[in-house]
Amino acid sequence: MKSTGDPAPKLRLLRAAAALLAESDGAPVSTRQITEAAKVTAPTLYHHFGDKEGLFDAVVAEGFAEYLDAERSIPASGQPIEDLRRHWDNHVQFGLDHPQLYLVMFGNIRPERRPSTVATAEAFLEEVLRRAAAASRLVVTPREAARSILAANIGVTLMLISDTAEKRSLELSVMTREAVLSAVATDSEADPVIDTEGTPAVVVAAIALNAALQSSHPDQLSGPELKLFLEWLHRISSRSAS
Amino acid sequence: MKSTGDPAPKLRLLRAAAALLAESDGAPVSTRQITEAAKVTAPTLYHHFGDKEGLFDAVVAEGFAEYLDAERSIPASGQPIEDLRRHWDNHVQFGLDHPQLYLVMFGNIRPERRPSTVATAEAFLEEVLRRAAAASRLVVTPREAARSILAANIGVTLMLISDTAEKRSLELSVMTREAVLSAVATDSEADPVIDTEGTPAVVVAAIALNAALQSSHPDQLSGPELKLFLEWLHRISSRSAS
DNA sequence: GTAGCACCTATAACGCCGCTATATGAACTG
DNA sequence: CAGTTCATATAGCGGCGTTATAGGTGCTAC
Repeated sequence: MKSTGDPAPKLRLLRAAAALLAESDGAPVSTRQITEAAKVTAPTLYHHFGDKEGLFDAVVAEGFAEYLDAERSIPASGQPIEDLRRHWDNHVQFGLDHPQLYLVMFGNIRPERRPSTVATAEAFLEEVLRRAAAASRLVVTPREAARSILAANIGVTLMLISDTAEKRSLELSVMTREAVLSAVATDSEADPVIDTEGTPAVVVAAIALNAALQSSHPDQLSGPELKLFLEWLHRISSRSAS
Repeated sequence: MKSTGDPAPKLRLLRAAAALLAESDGAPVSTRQITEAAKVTAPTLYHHFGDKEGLFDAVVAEGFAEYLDAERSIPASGQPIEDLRRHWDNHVQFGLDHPQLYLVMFGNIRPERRPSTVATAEAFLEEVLRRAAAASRLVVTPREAARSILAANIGVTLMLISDTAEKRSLELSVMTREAVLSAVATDSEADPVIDTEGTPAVVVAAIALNAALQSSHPDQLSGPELKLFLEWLHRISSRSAS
């Protein structure tokens, strides 16, 4: 416990490992690369982390803390389903932001050395769903719902990561998200209470379009697209805050 | 091309690799283990397969042929949605029967050395969906539907594999399956095609909303969502065909 | 002081890995 | 039988994760 004396080596190892992992495009990262980048010799690594996997576990733990922070920064908005959407999107976004880290966290599924991250993410999601179960109506137990959502969420994220950047489209994510969510919870009961008083032009136009769409479905949008479009339209129309 | 003379070495390598991979519980399998089990020295392996990855590709190809055979043995029953269910279940079953092989085939996602299996599975599923699109009504393009279904299918299978055998429950699979399928295709007969009414109202409203959005961006939609929303809005506004 | 004692880091090496330069045999072809 | 081609083996390279051993460094006890 020296207050002054820890400029780095353990921390340098962590940083170096994280950086090399992020850069290396899926290629394995060797301990020698790491120790060299951290300007440290091999035993230092094993003294502090015991193992190569121990080091990577620490890296993952850091990334996972960031992930959970982002998750926790999504507050309960009063609309649980909407919260679930944001959590889903946050999950996907994290995967696309840190693909290599994500693959270590969620892609490397070995029964023996099970990363606790999956279980933790599952538990966290379950918690969100428990709130959803209280507020809105949940069709299954939070546990089952969490597993289903997380499985689909991971599957989608892995597929998006494996796509090249230009081919990548979030439509896959949005579509699958809506599919799973709508099956797990009753989407929304509340029809919009519309007061056209001091509402912005955007809201008015959105409501008008929504009304027009009731009588005529455009064929430019596919079913799920239309469904989602209508929902977004609904979201814009029912702006309650501020 | 000798008709008689191939009792084994190449084939023994394949069998040995497959066996060792299936037995080794996720632990890496070395070329030395394989060549020793096949009673062959190292260069033989590289002569026939070029690479360790080449050998495993061959193993995967064998497993994938088995997988595709099972897939193809599922005939068109006349009920396309029911067919899709069977394909989903077959996918999951294959993953649980050959977990290690499955992890190599679908879990190891590297952008560089992309396993062709995923693409092939996707294409195959797309073909099934194209039939579904003809018979029943599909609500999205077969391509999009295939990607969504496959992503969820892989995610579920990976999660089931990572579960211990006793904790494993197919409820997760069935639940997620129904969620994705019901969102992608109308289960029974479809809702009537509504193209009748006067469309201009929609177009006008869409243009108005688009204009309103230029000056004021709603905060109910996240960045990617808004982008997609605007694109769809544009699609609706510029209806020119038919 | 200095002796003892944790702690942290470095030197050097072990055994395993994927892989290959080179050589040898075996089988066809002329 | 000479020539060519294919298939296998000997022996070894460089890189990997890891560690036995030893050397500093700073703290506390006398």
